[in-house]
Amino acid sequence: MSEVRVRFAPSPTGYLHVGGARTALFNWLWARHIGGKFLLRIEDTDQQRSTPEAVEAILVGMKWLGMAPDEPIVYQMKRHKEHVELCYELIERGAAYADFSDPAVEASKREALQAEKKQYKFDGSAFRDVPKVKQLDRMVREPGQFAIRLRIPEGSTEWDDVVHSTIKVNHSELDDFVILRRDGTPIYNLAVVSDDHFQRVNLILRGDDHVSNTPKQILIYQAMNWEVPRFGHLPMILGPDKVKLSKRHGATAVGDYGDMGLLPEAMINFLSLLGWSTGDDTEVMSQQDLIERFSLDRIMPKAAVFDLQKLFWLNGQHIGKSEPKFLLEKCGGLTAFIGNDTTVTEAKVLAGIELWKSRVRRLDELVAAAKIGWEDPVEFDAEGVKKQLSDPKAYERCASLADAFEALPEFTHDATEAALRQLVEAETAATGEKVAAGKYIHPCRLLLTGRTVGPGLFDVVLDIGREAVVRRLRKTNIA
RNA sequence: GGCGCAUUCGUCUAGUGGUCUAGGACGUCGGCCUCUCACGCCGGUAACAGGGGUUCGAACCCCCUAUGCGCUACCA
Repeated sequence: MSEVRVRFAPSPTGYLHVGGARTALFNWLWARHIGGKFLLRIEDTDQQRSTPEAVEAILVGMKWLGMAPDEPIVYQMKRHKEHVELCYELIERGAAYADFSDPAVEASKREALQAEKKQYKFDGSAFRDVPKVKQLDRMVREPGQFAIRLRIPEGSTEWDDVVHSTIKVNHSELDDFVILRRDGTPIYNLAVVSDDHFQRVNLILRGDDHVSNTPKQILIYQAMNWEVPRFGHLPMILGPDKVKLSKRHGATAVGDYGDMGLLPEAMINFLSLLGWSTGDDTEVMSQQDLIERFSLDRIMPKAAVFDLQKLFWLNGQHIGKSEPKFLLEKCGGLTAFIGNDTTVTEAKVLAGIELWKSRVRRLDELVAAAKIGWEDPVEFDAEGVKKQLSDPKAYERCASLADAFEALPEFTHDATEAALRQLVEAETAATGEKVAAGKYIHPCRLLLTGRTVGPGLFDVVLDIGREAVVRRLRKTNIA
């Protein structure tokens, strides 16, 4: 079997959305898995809606996800000439014909029929069987007065869909559809076939919405005697309300998820699980795992709902498993953490990341948390303040803790903990009442971090360092 | 309307005639761990769209119905 060549062919009318990204991903994963080629084609023939900005947005989105095409990008618009030539070749072969009927008349016929819920089919009997030379002759005499239509033969077309099973369509359901408009521009179904053949694509994985285009395209391949590629139609991605995912569901551009603190690794992992599974219980997978395990025969034909909760859970899993250095980079590098403060070392930042990475689900949370290591908190959890610091004694305890820490010969995890426990015992002895360690620990954490939750206190203490710890603990009023 | 596609816990899914009193994951609930939270661990909750067949036996095969979606353009 020859090399597998797959492609992603978005039309640049907006950013790279989640559905498109999933389609691209499945193509890319398969190419990587099987050792084939992943191609990219920009279908920019719709001049009204296509923009260079959108092309850029798609490229940026794909780069973020880590998918790069293996060959130069093909821009469909640049192949306009070939598309037109293909239409004429089709006439040459008797597989297409020139239609001189009035499009306005046809349109009104169609609308009338549709109004009564009846099926409209173009009747090409007046042009279908005109001898080729006569057609060509009239085309020359009446330029701009005709469209070219594909002649649909009798019978039916079927293909063995990679995702579904065999799909069969009777040609009686099909029109002699237009492949070249009166204005000389080719129609989508024609351009796609021309380009896919040009790029030697032999497996087309695309959205479900193209199922009904497939027989038309196969007919063109066959008319040209070209090898028909394999097709696989991926199900849609839905919003929580089970309607096709769209802008009103919130973020649908992959870039939005980067802004939301998502690791591209997590996004890829999550997208891969929408309509595909390993078959065992493996869910958290690296890019490399996915490439190794991806398979066509395990793609599901059923539409899947995009579940943000699971996406963020997966993100947390990936963050927790990642090396601090990797996370540092993914968060936007050192400046994302320290800004212009050059007194903070990279080692310090990495330590902060290590300390917090298992308890965040988003990168922006990680950045904010790690900063606690070198920035005094300015905001304090309101609930926590109410609970832990309403008792004036809490401040006293923290101050005595500061004194004790300051006096410590060695500022270590165990030494600081011992010092705290000692104070607890001392207070217990002095008052005759059992004092819980939490009476020290909780206010202390709050003063140090501004938060009520976080890593073990003495790990935090060590991360912040003696000088800052003492300073923060001596705050007497944070309200 | 026609044609096509789909239908297992709230969600993602495993399941290809007996191993299914239907498994896993997210969520949720309870518990353990613990200075808190997270991680981790243990446990609970919750599904084969409906109806007919075929078969000794059906989530799995066939038919019908329902529901949802897509297409039905000289859009892509």
